[in-house]
Parts: sequence; structure tokens; C-alpha cells
Amino acid sequence: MGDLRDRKRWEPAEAERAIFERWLASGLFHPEPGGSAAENYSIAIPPPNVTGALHMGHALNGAVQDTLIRHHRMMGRRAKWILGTDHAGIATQTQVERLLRSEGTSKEELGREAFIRRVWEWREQYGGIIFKQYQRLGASCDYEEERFTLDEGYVRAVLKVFVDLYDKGLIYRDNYIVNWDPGSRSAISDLEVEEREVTDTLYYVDYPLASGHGAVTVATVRPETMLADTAIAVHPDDERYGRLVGETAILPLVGRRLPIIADPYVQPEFGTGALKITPGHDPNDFEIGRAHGLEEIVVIGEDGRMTEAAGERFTGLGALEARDAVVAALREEERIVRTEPYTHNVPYSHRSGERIEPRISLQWFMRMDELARPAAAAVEEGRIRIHPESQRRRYLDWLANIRPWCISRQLWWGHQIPVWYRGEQRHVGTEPPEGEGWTRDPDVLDTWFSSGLWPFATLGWPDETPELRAFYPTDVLSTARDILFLWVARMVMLGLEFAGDVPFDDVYVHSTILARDGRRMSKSLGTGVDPLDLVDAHGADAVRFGLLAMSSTQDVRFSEEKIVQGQQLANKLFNASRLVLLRVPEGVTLPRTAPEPETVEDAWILSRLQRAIGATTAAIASFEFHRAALGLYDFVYGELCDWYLEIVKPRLYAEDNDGVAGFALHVLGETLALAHPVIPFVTEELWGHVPGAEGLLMARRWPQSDESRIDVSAEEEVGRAIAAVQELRGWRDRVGAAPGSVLPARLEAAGYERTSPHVA
RNA sequence: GGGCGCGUAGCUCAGUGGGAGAGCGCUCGCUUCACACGCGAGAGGUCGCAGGUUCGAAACCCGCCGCGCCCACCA
Repeated sequence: MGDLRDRKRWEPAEAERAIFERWLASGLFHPEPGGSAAENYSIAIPPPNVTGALHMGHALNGAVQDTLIRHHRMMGRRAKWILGTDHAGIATQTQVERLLRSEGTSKEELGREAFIRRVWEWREQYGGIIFKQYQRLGASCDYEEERFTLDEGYVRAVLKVFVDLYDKGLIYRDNYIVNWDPGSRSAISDLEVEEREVTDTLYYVDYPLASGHGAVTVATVRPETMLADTAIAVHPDDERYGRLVGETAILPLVGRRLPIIADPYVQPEFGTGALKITPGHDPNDFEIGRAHGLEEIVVIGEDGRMTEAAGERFTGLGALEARDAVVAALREEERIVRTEPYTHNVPYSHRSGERIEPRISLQWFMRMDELARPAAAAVEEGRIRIHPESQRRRYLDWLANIRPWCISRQLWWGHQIPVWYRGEQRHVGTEPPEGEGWTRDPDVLDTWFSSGLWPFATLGWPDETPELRAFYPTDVLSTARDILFLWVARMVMLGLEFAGDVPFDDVYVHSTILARDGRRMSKSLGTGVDPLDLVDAHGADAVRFGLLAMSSTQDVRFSEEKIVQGQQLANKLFNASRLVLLRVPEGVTLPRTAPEPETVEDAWILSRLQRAIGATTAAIASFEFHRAALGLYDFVYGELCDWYLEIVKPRLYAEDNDGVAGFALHVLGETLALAHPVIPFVTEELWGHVPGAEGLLMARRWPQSDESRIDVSAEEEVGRAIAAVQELRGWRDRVGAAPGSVLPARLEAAGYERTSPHVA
């Protein structure tokens, strides 16, 4: 560790690695299962993607979770931070596909089995790097037990849940309109779609009536989908069209006969008040089509290109090319009456960034309403608390309006759906059926389906393991806001349904750390900041402190200044400790209990310490991490260092200093413990230099705030002295007196009897 | 269209009924034996705008302006 005498600064780079090794070797990161979940403390980490690298969100969330885990570990709880990664279906498959392309091959060329083997190899090579990065932050996860959502046991849990839900009638297969992502060539769920504002052209197109008398004009921004039109709809009360309902129109370019129907969905004010109905490629039209029993035609294929059903001259064209071709053909027939620019929202895939093509396809769905009710009740009744409060409403609103979830994905990397087909027969089970000629459903499950089981599948469910008994339900789930529905709500639903209890008591939704420009950090814009660079530059404690100090109930812009502030705190604490430790005489060790104050300033700092302990404990308990971090800073800087240590310095340097040394050791020891969850490295290092300190600080008891040590009169007395000193210093500077000069002065005021020497 | 939130010092943000604050930046002064990644002293704010409640409002209420996020099936 080196001699403190020669170390004038806290040099995190040198010290942190060694300290982490000591923690890891201690085995304290890995609690043996025992006791009940109510006595123990556990947090399941939001599993990063196998492919993931540490970003600012991970770093903040890591700081939050580690602060909680370390705090509760010091409170004497058996504390487990459950660790693991997510197979991340689309993201991982996309990465490996890209790699294959660079090697001049493709997943189709390899075939499914070889491709999956390849992904596993890739995972062996690159997976889990992120945990090395978490370690640099000091995260005290249980590294001995790393879970993966495609581990054998986990797969069993996923398949069992699928089969159970199927047996309960909550999972079903249907031809339904879905968000088709041509980029990943898979269906995706509603939550993976983002709207973008786009200015398109609204085309007014004449559909001639079959009677030969006149035409109906419809307005559309997607002329290419007219090839799949199967009706025209008008509002039932729309007098302009009343007599046309029941008649037939002829679809231009195709010649199909389209019934003219009445449906209240149609807005008479929009366009011409007549709407072309395309059940195969529009969610609304799909509903109308089902209500009226219309034919469903699909003309856009899985690759986003027009199928043969679109007709010979359009087959193979991309959807946008087809739009131009259709418009050209319509112009040739003089069907386009007019056009106007039109700005509206268009769905894009959050995954691939490509435009979503709504299309009908055969998919697996999960009914959510039945599961949603208890999940809402758990929050309404306070069995789960969501912080900040504002997120509670979002959660409840989403559950109240929940819709079926499309859970099948047309990928290879993931949990393959446990359904086998043979002719008309279907077998749903965790084991393949007996006999020959069965083929398994090729689709895999949405990644969030397996993530939804995370808090209990990681603990061995469906087996009744000691881990499950000891650590489920977990205590806190800390996460970013954008996966509240995608992940958190689904864990609640599935936890209640399968593990028999809520998956966690508290949900903490942390800030999103934005770039300086107020937008999300972006690699392509170069506005991202790598947390590991910050660790290199300022140390892990500084990064943790800074992120916690930045965190809030809302989004914040990243400011490196806060991290610098953390670095200052670590350095300050290091040097304050040096002052005390280097003056402790032989034979004086850390007192077992708080010593009696010898002077008013002793009483004062002891009193202020109790308040700092109370405030820090309360801040962590209420998930106000900025209060915890900044409060520590204020105590260490503003009270301990600026005043107490300055005042006692002469006593520490005096010959017979046993008393004050012991007292200062006590204050130091309590302060190190108090700061440890936020800045674990420097505090652990210093603890190792405290004479009489036993074991790791990480395992020490959490300081208790002792009401009887709060001394209001000492606080007032010293507070007055501080104010007097500040006033005198101001005066000194104003009159231009040299700081080193000695001036005769007389103090004429009451209440300074014991502090006047310090004022002097 | 519905919902939520934000607007406080040059920057990033705390503060939510009674003193306008922190870090960084800026100015001035200090090689004081824990720390120059330091110490001390300062400058800097109509707390978005307008109205109301109150003895008292940065904070509570109403409106407006500006910014952001989420949800939503009007072609």
C-alpha cells in the first residue's frame, strides 16, 4: 500500500485494481443462500446485451445499484446482486450476420444449426466483457454466478412458461396484422416501433363505379397498397355518399370489384370522406375488414418488396419504387385528380431503423389483459412502489390500455417456440413429440419474453432452489425509463403469475444522462462519453459520485464538473485521513464506541456527524442519491475539513494527543463507513490504514445515528464562531491586511467563551 | 389528440411557504508543516412572463411563452 507520508494525492489508478482484487477474494460478493428473502437483500441487474459495452446508462445504474447493495450489506443483510446477460435476439443476430457478410458468407449459407453454433462461439469470445467494465466501477455483483438467458436452466423456465400460458389459453397463434420490420425480416412488437414525422404526398385517386356512372375519389399517402384494396368505406351518416353504400367500385390497375361499405371509423372531414380499405397493410383497415368480413390480401413480402399478388408489373419492386410505379400508371389512366403535401407520423423500426410495413402474417400472440390486472393492483396497493412517483401513472396507464403482445420473431437466435407440427396436428410442450415427421415452429420468442422471467429464472425457477427461497422477491429493480413497459411491467406480470409474488418491492427509475446538447448521447453524432475514459481520468469513486450527484427525478445533461467534484471529495478525504492517521501516536487505536468529546468542537463535529449519518441513510432509503452524494461532500468538506480538522490541528500536533487522536479516529472511521457505498475505493484504502480497524470496510457495520450525541448548543456555539471567523476574514481582505500579520483585537460579545481562541 | 415534466448565477444543477444556494468557470490574495486536484476572500441572479392566494411566493393556484419526453389506429 505504500507509506501514506509520501502519498500527497489519491491516485485511483494505482489503488483501485488492488482493492477490487481484495474484495473479490474476500468472497463477500457471493452470499451463500440462507434465511428468507425478507431478511436478505437482493437486486437483479438489468441484464446487458451479450454484445454490450458499458455506456453512461450502465455506469449510472451500476453506481445506484452498488450503492444500495453496499449500504445494505453494511446494514448486516445477506446482500446479493444477481448478475447476467441477455441473449438480445435481434441485436446479436444482426451483429453476427454482419460479421458473416464480411467473411463473404451468410446465415442462409451456413444453415440454422451452424449459424447458432457460430453465435455461441462469438458469445464466448465477446460476451461478458461488460462485467470486466462493471468491475472497474467497483460493482459488487455476485460474479461467481453469472446467468445467461439461453443457459440450459433458463431455457427450461422459458419453455415452461410458454407451455403453461398456452394451456391457460393466454398464448395463441393467429393471422393478424403486425409491425413487420423489413430490416430484420421479422415481426416486432408495438413497443419496438417509433413514430417519425414525414412529409408525404396525399394522392386523390378516382375509383370508377361499377355502374359506369361516375367515380368515388379516395385520398391516400400509400398508393402502392391500393393493389391490396378490398373495399371503400364511408361514414354511415355522410349524406354525400349515403346512396353509394352497397354499390361497387372498380379498383384501378387491378380491376377488382370493391364493395362500398359504411363504417363509423371513417372521418367525413378528412380527404374526400371516402377511405380505401386495405386490410392486409393497414391496422385500421384490418379491423374494419374483420368487422365486415372483407377479403385480406397481402402484396408486400417479408423483404419489403411487392409479391406476385401485386400483379406482374409490380412484382419485385420495393415498396417505394412500387409507389412511383403505381402513381405513374394511375396518371396514365388519368385517375389522379390532385395531390397535396401531407405531414404525418410514420412507424419505423426501433431495431433496424427501417420503415415498418404493417402486414398480415401468422404469428404467436399473448393476451395480456388477465395478467395486467394483478400487475396493476400490486402497484395500486403499494406492494410495489415506483420511484419517482411520476412513473407510477405511466405504468398504470399502460396496463389499463394493454393490447395483445406479438411474441414470435422470425429469427434464429433465441428461444425456439416449443410447438411442433405434423400435417394438421400440433404439439405444444417442453419436450418434442414422439414419432416421425414432426417439424418444429421455426420462430423464436421475443427477447423480452425471456427477460420477463429474469428475477426468478436467474435463481433457478422452476426448481425450488435455496437461492429462490433466499432472494426472491428481490428488493429493488433499478432501470432506465424506456424499458418500464418493455421489461418492468412484464416482469411484474410474469412474477406474480409464475413465482407467486411480486418480483421486487421497489422500482427505481433513474435519470437518462443526456449529452451536453440536451439530446441522447449518440455515437454517430460523437456526443457520447465513455464512462471508462472518465474512470481513467478521474477514478471510479469520482465517476460514481458524479453520476449519483447528477441523478435526479428527471433527465440531466452530462457535466464532467460533477465528476471532478467527486474526485475532489476522494482526494480531500484521503488527505484529511492522512492528517489524522499520521498524527496518531503509538498505541492509540480506533475506539470501539464513540468517545466522550473533550471540547466544544468535539461535541460539535460529533453532533454534525450524527446528522450526516441520518441524512445519508434517509437519502439512500428514499432513492435520492444526489442528496446522499452531495450531503457527504458538504459534511466532509464544509464541516469536517474546513472547520473541525483546522480547529483540532494544534491539538493533534501537541505532545500529549492520545485523547484527540482517538476521538478523531472515531470520527474518521464513521465518516469512511458513511461514504463507502458512494465512494468505496478510497474509503476502503484508508480503512486499511486505520490502526485497530478490522477486516474490510465493505463488511463493517453501517454507522448508526445516535440522537443522544446531537448537541444543539454546541452546534450554535461553533456555528457562531464560524460566522465570526468568516466575518473577520472578509474584513481583513476588505481593508487589505496581510494574512500573515498579527493584529491586536478584542472580542466583545457573549457566547464565545470557549471558542474565542479559535476565532483569534 | 391525451398525459407527464422542465424553464433558478456564464455552464450543469440543488432548493418547494419566511435567509437565493453548490460544483465548475471568473476576479483578488496566499509556496500556512493533510491536500496548489490546495487555502482564504469576492464578483455574478427581475428564480421564463403576467395575474392570483398569503402577513410573506423561486416554491401554492390560473393563464401565457419557450423546451423536452411518453402514449395514441385519421387515410
